[in-house]
Amino acid sequence: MPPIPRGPDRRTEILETAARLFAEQGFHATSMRDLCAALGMSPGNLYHWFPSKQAIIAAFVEADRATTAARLAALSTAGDLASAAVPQIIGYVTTATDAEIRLFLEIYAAALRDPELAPLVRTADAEARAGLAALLRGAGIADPEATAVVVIALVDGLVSRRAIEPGCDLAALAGPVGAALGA
Amino acid sequence: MPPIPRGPDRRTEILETAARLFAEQGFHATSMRDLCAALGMSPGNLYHWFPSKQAIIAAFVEADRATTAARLAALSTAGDLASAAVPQIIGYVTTATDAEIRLFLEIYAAALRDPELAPLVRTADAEARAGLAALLRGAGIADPEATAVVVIALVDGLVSRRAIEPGCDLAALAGPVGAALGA
DNA sequence: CCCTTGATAGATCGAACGTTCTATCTTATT
DNA sequence: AATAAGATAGAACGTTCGATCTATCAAGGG
Repeated sequence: MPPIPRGPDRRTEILETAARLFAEQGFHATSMRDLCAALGMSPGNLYHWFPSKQAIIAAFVEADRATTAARLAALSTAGDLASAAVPQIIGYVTTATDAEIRLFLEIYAAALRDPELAPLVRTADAEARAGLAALLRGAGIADPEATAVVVIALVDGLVSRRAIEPGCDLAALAGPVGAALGA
Repeated sequence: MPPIPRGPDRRTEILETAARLFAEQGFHATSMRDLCAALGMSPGNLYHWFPSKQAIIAAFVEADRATTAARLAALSTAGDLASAAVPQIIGYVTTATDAEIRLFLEIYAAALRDPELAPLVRTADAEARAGLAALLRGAGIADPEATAVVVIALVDGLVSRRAIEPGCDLAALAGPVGAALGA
């Protein structure tokens, strides 16, 4: 019988190191050799755990999908949606590290170009949009689908803002963001 | 004496072809050889006109800066800012072709990674933000700087939306976008 | 005590990359 | 016609990439 897989899964370890390197240097600028070096691992071994570089990104997209679903779930248990949403949004775009922000952009730029990855991203996005729209409909907001798109656009735009201007103070935006969300 | 440069500048021709290829296939996926082939030009000649691939992107960033400045100028001559801004924004993100949208994202993702290009992008962004904030202040809007950031974030987010969901109908968002902008 | 099987190593592959080099061609001026 | 200089060509360079291949190592089960 095969040996029981050890504690901290090797795949998880690879994913975490890859996330760090991709965020620091960018996806294209990080070679599989760089990743091997950072892991103290041979290329043969790395390819034993992930069949391709693409597969590593796919794992990230899936992880992000799960995170977004959790965030929406947290929002759905909140009492007043509009007042809960603004801190949630600001909190999200503020708490994430610069490296995470860059990783997010890197991944989506790379994934949208890739014919195999793009469907994953689009599915995750459609899921998030539908989830948010359901929430908005429950809160009695008119045209929940369109509003969901605008809210998501605003969040994506704020993430881009962090990328363009890493030091910016997004907490100061709570006022206008709240106004934009009709809170 | 050097020969007079011919009609449609060779640099412009290169830039236009590069824009098309970068938008279609992505910046990283478009090699200088691809660009040469599309232009019917040798590598030696291409490098005669642009010293590097990076220099081609720099030219795009500069062009985008000029376009944004023109857009802001158009907005400043409009009567009521809030009512003029929504069609302008929707018009922008709707009129641009999918290829242009992708090119926009490609360029900024690539430029923000590049230590020589990033300052160009940040300067262009700061200029746009300042210009918009001045407009908003003139319109008597409270906290014009923060509002400018939110508006720009919304525009960037809508552009991202087009990239994620190419067929989406952004015109249908005029309502929520107007609401977000307090119009 | 082999024997199977997963984990690991490291050399290596072929392709593609951005760029450079040298040579030739074209054209305007003299 | 001679010249000078920009425009163009095309081969070649050195590097790096993602991926593969073969071989060895470690550990349980029989």
